[in-house]
Amino acid sequence: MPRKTLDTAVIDLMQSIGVLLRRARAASGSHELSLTEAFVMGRLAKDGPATTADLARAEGMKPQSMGTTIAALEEMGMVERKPHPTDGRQVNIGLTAKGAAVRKSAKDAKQTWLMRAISQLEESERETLFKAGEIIKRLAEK
Amino acid sequence: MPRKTLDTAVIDLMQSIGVLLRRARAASGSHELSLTEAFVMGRLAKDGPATTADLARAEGMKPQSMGTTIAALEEMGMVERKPHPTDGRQVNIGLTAKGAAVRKSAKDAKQTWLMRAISQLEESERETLFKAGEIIKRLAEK
DNA sequence: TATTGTTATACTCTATAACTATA
DNA sequence: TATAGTTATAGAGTATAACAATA
Repeated sequence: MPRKTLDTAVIDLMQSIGVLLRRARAASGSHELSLTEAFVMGRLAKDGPATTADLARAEGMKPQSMGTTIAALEEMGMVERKPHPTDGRQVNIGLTAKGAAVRKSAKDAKQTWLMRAISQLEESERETLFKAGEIIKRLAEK
Repeated sequence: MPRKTLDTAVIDLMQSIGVLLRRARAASGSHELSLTEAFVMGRLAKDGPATTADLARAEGMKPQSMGTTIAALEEMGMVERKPHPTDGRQVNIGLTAKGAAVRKSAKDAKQTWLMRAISQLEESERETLFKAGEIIKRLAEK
């Protein structure tokens, strides 16, 4: 396959992703989690408590913006803040029981919408997306 | 590969994409095109003039939102509106000479940022992204 | 009655700037 | 002096609602 075609294809990929993200957002009602909120909860569930700065770095956001996200999740009762045992500046963010339950029950409409779409794919297509995810992750981290 | 792992992987993909989009946006200065604007110009360059409604449907947006995008591009001198020859309601959106030139010269910083990132990939990785693009496009169109 | 488009308004997400507190 | 966090403000992008014009 010629290189130029592939370059254009990746631009097309970004455009398709834009459409997909808009659809996913539209599918989630106002009472649901945003993509960033879902990410934060997923990370907390997987790796345990983290600081605002940690989460911001992981998601490529400014700490102030992540602070806003955390505040929204806290107001929903999904996460709680606990002071760091030794460093008085830091605050550990952790999932509440409710947050863990919501995370487990997969009530996130956005994930449900995605899961529904994904369930229609063939195994080989999922694997392609899996590989693409690793590539994009590497790109995003640079 | 187990199915559960792949499902999780696709969620990870979406998260990585979120980070990538934020980086791409941050890389483009305020004088540059947004992703949606770049998409619109790409489509106009490829398929010729289109109506606001056409473009909105293609991008999964509301016509009013696309109207705002078109207005921004028009103010930049990238596109121009021409009345439809027979249907008085419709307005054809087409690239101006300036718009076509900007499109050709690849001065879009976002594309440049992406191109720089993409250029570091191996050929097989580009091909994976190409395939993923087709899969995601299909998902987004459903 | 349905479709195209515009204008006005509001909401979501993230950024920048300025500040406090702790190391 | 550097790091963690908060609060206030602003901007981009898109949505909803209400409207006018045309089919």
